[in-house]
Amino acid sequence: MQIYNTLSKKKEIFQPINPPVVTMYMCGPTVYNYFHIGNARSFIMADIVRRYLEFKGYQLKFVMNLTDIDDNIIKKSIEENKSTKELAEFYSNMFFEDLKNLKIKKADFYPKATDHVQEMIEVIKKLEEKGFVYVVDETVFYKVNNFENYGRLSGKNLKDLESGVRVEINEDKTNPLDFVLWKKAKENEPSWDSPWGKGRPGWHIECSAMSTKLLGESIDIHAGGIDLIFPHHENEIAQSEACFEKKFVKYWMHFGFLNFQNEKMSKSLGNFFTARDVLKRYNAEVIRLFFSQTYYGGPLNFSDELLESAKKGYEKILNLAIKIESELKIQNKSNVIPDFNLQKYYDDFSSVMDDDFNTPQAIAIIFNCIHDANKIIAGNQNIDVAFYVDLKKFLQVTAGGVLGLIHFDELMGNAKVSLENDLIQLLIKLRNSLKIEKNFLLADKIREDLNQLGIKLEDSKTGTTYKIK
RNA sequence: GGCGCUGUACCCAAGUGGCUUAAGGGGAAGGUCUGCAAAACCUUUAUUCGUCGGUUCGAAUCCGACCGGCGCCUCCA
Repeated sequence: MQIYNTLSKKKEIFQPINPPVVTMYMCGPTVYNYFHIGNARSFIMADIVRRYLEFKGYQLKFVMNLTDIDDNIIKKSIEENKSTKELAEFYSNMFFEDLKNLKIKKADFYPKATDHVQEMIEVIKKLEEKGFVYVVDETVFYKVNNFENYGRLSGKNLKDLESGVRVEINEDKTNPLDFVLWKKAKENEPSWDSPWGKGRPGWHIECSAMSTKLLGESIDIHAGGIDLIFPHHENEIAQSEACFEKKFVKYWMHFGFLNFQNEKMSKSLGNFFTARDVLKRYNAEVIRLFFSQTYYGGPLNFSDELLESAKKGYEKILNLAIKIESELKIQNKSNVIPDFNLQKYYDDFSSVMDDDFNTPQAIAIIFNCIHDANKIIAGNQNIDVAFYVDLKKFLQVTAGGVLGLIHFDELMGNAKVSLENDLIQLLIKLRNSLKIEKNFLLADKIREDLNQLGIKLEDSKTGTTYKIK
């Protein structure tokens, strides 16, 4: 399989360092806020990458960090009159809740920056020994000029960068591009002891320290949003490779922005919707389908119209899934076993996903399969249950397991023992008697009233099914 | 100023030299089925890929110019 590598700006054959193990690190959130739907795009696409690699048989070691100390957290903790720890814990919990609701699989580790300060200090000490740092008033800076590959990831060279006017002027820096490894504590700020005095780590150092600790000095995949390429990931490379003298990351993956009205959705612009708000209106599967219909690396616009269209697409998958479940309940045995070669869809799915996770094509293949299956269902009566068993398996593995677009175990009416289900079944029976009596007026009223409650009845030759909107 | 991305039907979007006179989803129009709906099925909806040139036997795909849109260079997924 191939992965587009930001470092080479090319698709490269994927060869993990120690197969079948694959080490993957994803830059997680700074926990001072609910994350927005644009952040969710990165988390979901990384989740799909991870799931697909597992589908391919790799043993993933997947780490996502939590930045629980930084300027934003300190600022907000003062505003809200809480400790930084309290604040970070609250938003960490919210983060996990949102991930769960987006049906994102758990990482193997979620290291927190504040639990790894000692590891970070060790890295900085090594950098100091190797002559990559200078200290000004208890603040430690990384000397960018001493790292020869600086700028390679972002395709910049030091000269171009220096001519950039927007770099913050800091009199303590010898070069404006030098960045902070260790920051001297101000009054009343949370701080840790270090060889340079009381302070706290700079932003970039945590990823270098924690990824090394949990995954080793060289890892296979490092992922994050496209805006992290510079300076964050550039600086991570500078730190790690100067410190350990090994290639830090083999494949760099970056996720494109989610735009709103053609503009990057971002916290600073304020043009964002939190993932949890969007989840109130659209379920995880719809959101995941929406994201998967576009290549992960490019931009994507966010709007209700587009989500509505994804929702319709999701319902197409859902309708077939419901049909499958109802057939599996009936367990029809017959000699009508259609000639339906699912292997072709499996092969196509793998081959497009192998090509740098081409989820839009993968989805096209799933929809082709759904269409072909529906065609067979429409054209044959009395199909043997074996057909549905195989079809379910295909959808479960591809649309479900890899893309997270359908969850059979959560389908409504799936023999769930609940009062709600029993009541709906009762109304369906009642309505069917009315239909036999040709009392369509009342039958339609039941259907319409249930529809008002968000319960949609659908009649078919094999009976009446319902789904909840 | 530097670096980079992008422009495909009514909307979203894949395809990046011949398999494509261009996937898939949504929308729209007509039809089948149905008591009626819904779902599903069938048919139709880009000889064309921002514009203009060039390379090639052959281009949406390569090259050049031009015109739009966006991003990074500052915290951000």
